[in-house]
Amino acid sequence: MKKGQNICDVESCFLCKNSLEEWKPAISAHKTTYKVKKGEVIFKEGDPVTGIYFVNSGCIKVYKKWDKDKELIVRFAREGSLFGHRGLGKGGFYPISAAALQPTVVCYVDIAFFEATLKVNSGFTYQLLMFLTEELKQSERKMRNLAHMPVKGRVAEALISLQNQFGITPDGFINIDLSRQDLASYAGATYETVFRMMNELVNEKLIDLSGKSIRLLNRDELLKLAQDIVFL
Amino acid sequence: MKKGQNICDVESCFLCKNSLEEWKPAISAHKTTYKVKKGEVIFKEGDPVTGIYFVNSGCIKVYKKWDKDKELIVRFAREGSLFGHRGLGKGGFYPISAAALQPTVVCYVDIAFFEATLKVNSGFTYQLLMFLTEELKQSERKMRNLAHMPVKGRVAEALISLQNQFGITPDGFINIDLSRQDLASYAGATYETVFRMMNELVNEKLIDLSGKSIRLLNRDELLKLAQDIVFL
DNA sequence: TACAAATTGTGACATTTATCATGTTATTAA
DNA sequence: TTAATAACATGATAAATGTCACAATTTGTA
Repeated sequence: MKKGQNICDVESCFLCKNSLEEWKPAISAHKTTYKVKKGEVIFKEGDPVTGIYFVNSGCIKVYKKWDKDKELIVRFAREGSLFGHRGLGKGGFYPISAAALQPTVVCYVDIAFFEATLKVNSGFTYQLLMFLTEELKQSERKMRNLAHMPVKGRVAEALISLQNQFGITPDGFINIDLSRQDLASYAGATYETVFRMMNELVNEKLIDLSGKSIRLLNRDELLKLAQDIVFL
Repeated sequence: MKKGQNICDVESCFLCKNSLEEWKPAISAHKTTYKVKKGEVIFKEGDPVTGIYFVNSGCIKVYKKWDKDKELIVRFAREGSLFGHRGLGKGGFYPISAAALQPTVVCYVDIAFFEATLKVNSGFTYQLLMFLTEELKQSERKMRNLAHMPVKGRVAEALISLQNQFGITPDGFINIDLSRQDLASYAGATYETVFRMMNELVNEKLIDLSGKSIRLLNRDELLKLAQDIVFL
């Protein structure tokens, strides 16, 4: 989607910039880069933690399962994003699953080396700390929304959040190819309910659909639905 | 409730042990200790971040508001726990509120000093990172539960979680004095619904009530309701 | 290409959960 | 102590959301 060059690798990842300069050679020696197909699961909840991943190109979803055919998408990781870091700390098992939404190239650093890096490179640790703080804020915001905000508002927020994360194509559609089921899992509701809410949003001229592509027509009204002005 | 002595202060806080030894004098010079009354709000969502807090004695709830008379309790902080650290990072505003559930003594370290400490003391930063990772895991677990688990299961899980956090009195009741409204806010449902679920649990002999005290009679069955064996 | 499988669209219906109303019982403050 | 206020209890009802069933369409693949 971008200009065909790797704008992100572990070494150039936004998180690591400035912090891993002197670490580059060591990282390169410890990383493994490989491709995953669309739909392929990289690791599952309960799998023993083996390493931390970076998205080189493509996109993956981080999710938690419920009941075999229900899930909640916790976040997406795009080019330049870290994932699998929830495997840090106690337990030794990933608490979430990760699967590719597109053909994706990931790069992998084994956990022992990653933790060793953290212990030594305090600038990096500090940046990771800030990153986790932001994730925690997002997560708790979403928690409250799941508890109290109606599905329509959650769909509105999910759409805005997707646009913020993935941007838009030249003709104004959100620049990600997501199944309706995944959209529902991201909003934390069933496919059918989300489908109805999308219809309502279309009737209210807040969004516009073309195939599975979605275009936001009235961001302000959508934000009002999400009842929160200060956000992302 | 404990034996009348301060078993935790910033200097002896579980988080800081081993990491802040050499930092003690500086911390002492920068901390302020004060009392808050039951029900008193320490800071609110949207307040500018001024510092990080530790619970010296007592208990506080960390929550997010919705709609003036609804809220979701995100976590509790007891003796020895840190709170207000969601104020770290971008924004400069607390994303959550904190209020005392009991007469509580908190101790406060201003944010600039705290951040300076983080930048210098990498052992402490590392431990805080691990702490945040655990919080994130908890948070995402709860997120999924709010999205998919029925209220009854959430109540069951909330009760088990409370018992794990606060322990039991000699006669077996969960050692915290929480209003039913707060319990509902913790489970992420309305007072009335939680009330009904509690009645069901009583009828099923899974719990036992005495005033506002709650005793778990069948932890295993409650865990089954929460449909997750691997947990806290 | 052609078939199977997955995804999407849509209505009818069931269930869960929230809302409202109202009475009762504690707690707090004067 | 008493009045006032907040917390608790509980049923009736409404609204939101999920479940089920099934057709249409798209996608992946043999």
